Amino acid sequence: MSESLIRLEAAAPFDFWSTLQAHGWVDLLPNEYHPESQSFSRVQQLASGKVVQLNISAEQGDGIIPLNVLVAHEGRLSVKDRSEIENVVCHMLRLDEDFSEFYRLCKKNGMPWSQMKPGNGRLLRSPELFEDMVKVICTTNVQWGGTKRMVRELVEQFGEALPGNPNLKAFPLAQAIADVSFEDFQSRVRLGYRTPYIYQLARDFAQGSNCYAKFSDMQIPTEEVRKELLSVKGIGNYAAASVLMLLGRYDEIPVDSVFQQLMSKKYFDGGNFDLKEALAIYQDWGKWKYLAYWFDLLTFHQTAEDTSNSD
DNA sequence: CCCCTACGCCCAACCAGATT
DNA sequence: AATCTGGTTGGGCGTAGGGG
Repeated sequence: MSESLIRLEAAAPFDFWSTLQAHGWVDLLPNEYHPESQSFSRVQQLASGKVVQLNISAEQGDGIIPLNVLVAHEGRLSVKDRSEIENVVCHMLRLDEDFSEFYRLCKKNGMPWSQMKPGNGRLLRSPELFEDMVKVICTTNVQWGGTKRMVRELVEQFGEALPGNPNLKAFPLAQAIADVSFEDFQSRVRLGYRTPYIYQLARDFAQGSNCYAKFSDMQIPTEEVRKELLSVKGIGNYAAASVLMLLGRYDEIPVDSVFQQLMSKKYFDGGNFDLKEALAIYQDWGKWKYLAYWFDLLTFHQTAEDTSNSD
């Protein structure tokens, strides 16, 4: 194994650490979270088939924030490999996304959003839509521990291993799942009722029918993408909103148990509430509803922690 | 179109009985 | 009495699909 360093730059405002911590994705394999070194790593299978390990960290900076991507690999990295890795990191960390309009709204809307640090707002995502869709389906009808287990089993069973380290694997290619029979897939990964959904999704992606490729085209209206997502078995309102967020479309709020709890505790005095009333709270945020809700949630938990610590 | 309910799955908690 | 094993129950969770 040899190591290569790839340097990238993130334009301010950018906050590496908050991008990783803002939601649970960093805890799902093949992502690995290293709080002690303020970095995260990930085994990644490149288009060439080569499996590498990326170790990503950020330096301090006022304007441009330098990012270091330490790549562990076999043989040599081609120019193509290097540029693919740059794209992967750029996509995961959303380096190309522009949040300035969201920041302006935050300043205007008072607490708690006005206290948001510059660079907040990015939520880690996967290099490929397939991985994000599978992971979102694995968050439905289950608690977080179950999600982690299902993703771990998928990676262990169908991911390509890093050369010389059979324990470190990449996220499965859709093709790797589509290559086995349904019965085989079902027996190797315990996904419950999700088994046929994820199997079908893998086959669709493997076929490259490209009905999903257009989702990243921001010219296409979000509502259209949403309808397409809802037609996928296993994806309902909550999952569609989550996938849309991962696609960089923040129009929809994922109504799940986390949302219900926040609404009840923060806005409805701990009691029951009407869903429409709750959603109306974020109505003014337009295409930034998801982020407005999400940072409402994060700051609510933070202040709850602070008050319990000071007791 | 929206609302409602049943569903399917896993896991934690609980319990009974058996074994040290 | 303490620990282990196997079995059962209840809670948690969005989705699918049917009905209004």
